[in-house]
Amino acid sequence: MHMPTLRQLQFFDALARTGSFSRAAETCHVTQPTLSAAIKELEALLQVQLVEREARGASLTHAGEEVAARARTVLAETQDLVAAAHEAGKPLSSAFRLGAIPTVAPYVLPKILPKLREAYPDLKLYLREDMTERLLEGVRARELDAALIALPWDAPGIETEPLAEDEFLFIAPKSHPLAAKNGLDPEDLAEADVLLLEDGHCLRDHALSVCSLPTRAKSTEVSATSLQTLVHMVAGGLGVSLVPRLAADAGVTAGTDVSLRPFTHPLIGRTIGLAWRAGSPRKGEARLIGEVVRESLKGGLVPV
Amino acid sequence: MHMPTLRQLQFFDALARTGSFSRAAETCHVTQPTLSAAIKELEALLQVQLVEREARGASLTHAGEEVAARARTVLAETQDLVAAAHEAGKPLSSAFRLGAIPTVAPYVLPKILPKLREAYPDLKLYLREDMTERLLEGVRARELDAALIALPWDAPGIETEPLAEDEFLFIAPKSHPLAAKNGLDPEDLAEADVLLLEDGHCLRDHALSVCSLPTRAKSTEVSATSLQTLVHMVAGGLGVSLVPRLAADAGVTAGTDVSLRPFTHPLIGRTIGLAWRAGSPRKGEARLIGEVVRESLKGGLVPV
DNA sequence: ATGAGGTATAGATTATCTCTATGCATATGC
DNA sequence: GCATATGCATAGAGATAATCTATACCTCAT
Repeated sequence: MHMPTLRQLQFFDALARTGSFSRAAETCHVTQPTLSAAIKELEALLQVQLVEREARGASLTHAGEEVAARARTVLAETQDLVAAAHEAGKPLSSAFRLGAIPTVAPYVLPKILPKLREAYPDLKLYLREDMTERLLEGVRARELDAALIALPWDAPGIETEPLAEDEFLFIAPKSHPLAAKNGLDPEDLAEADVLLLEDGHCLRDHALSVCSLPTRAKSTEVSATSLQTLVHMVAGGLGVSLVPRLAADAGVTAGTDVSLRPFTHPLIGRTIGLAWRAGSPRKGEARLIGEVVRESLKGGLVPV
Repeated sequence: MHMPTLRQLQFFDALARTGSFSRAAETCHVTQPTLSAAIKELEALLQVQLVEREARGASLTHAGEEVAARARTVLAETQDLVAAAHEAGKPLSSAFRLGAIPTVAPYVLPKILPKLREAYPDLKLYLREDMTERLLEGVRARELDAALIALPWDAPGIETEPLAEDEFLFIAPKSHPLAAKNGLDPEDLAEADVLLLEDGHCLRDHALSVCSLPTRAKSTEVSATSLQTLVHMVAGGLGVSLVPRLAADAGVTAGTDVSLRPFTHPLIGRTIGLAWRAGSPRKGEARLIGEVVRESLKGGLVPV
């Protein structure tokens, strides 16, 4: 059976995206006649007209749309093949794009980067800090190879692996009544002024669920943009809050005069985990990175 | 990003299947050095060793297995792309492989073939008669583009469309008591000697469910290999049976001296439908064929 | 040892891909 | 209304890469 060339499909994909022979040729780094000829040949091979040549550029026919969509998946899967081969050959020896949520990134990345550098000297790690939803969008869109997030997080087409339990600690001004109370319980928070992170941070939702309150009930007026800010606000006497042990151990309260105390029991907190696209060719490499993270967090956090 | 060639993937797929450079070269209709060079280049591109060159042929490395699997899906989807383009351009203008179950094929195909020939003169229709399960296996394996079966039939990865309701008629020797009974009801069959088709025919299961009896309870000693045989057995006085209207209208009882009567109510029967692989590029063409079948059956059967 | 089966290498040939240069059609500006 | 700009097609030359034949090399079996 006669088959098109991947090159032809690449050209046609570019043509479909740009809607112009010349611009498509540019993005493919070939001249316009080259691309024109290739498309013509593709049409001859498929025995269908794929594009309408118009005065100003080109538009796809119905068949063209169909072929363009299929071409995209073929190209994507070929890239996956290359990535998978590379992973199988020598894992973590090229570019890897890792995302992390803001309440994890500053406290985990400094720990793992040296270890990764040592274990995988050829690894070029690109980092992106963003909130869970946007990270997972990136993962799905193949812009990220994996993401450090808080589990559980249900998302179709995403696979996850838990790495460590991250306990929530209570934080309050030294003068606050709860700072001295014996046997600290989550229910004690019901009465207090609980400060939260901005909307979109999953830690905000976790904190709210700990307080057993609806999402918008608490302190909507003030919310912090980062854990560091949150600590400063607590230190300034604006209220109390929760801080994950991960951040506390990393010294997020250093230099401030706040009381930091664990809850008695049960252990309340979140699960730090790694997420990747289901069927990703770099799943194995993601797990390797997860292993390094797990190892790095072993000191303070409870591994899973 | 650098990509392999589809040709290279084809070569590698052949190598993976045959386990030999020379035999792979043969199946690809190139010489062995050509294929060897292509594989070498592919390995260089992916920066992984894909095959272990052994004294007697070659075996895949772990990376090779991974790449081979992915190469197969890429190649399959590229073929789908070609088929889809072809369908979009001029539907039913090349080879189409249609399956049909034995209790449908002889009565439907003669009706639709002339119509198809007229409507789609370029169509080259390849036919295969087999039982449902094997047909659907073929559909899944891309050996068949569609299959005429009796619905409902649950199968993962298969999509179906109902075409017509095919009522069951009662058939008995003229002398049989039930041949003259007023108001024929399925329950009347409980007392009778019901003849069935061989195991594997879905019509056998349908008939049994009409009789409201467990699969093996009835006449296990004798079973017919075809509807024609079944009719002859009934004519010979071996028992009674059910015949779909489709076959009756086509004259399956012609030349035999049997009584053929409808049941009073409710209408009992089966649904004739078309099945194709989910995501098949030829889904549209399958539907076109389904339309012809529906049209052809309009006379006697109840269209859906 | 020697031959058979199977893969790698070398060099020549051929096919193809890509480029530059140019022509043609259609819309835009003066 | 004519000139001009934009965008695609075509032609021919040159560079590249694919494929072939011929042959060397290796391993196993007899």
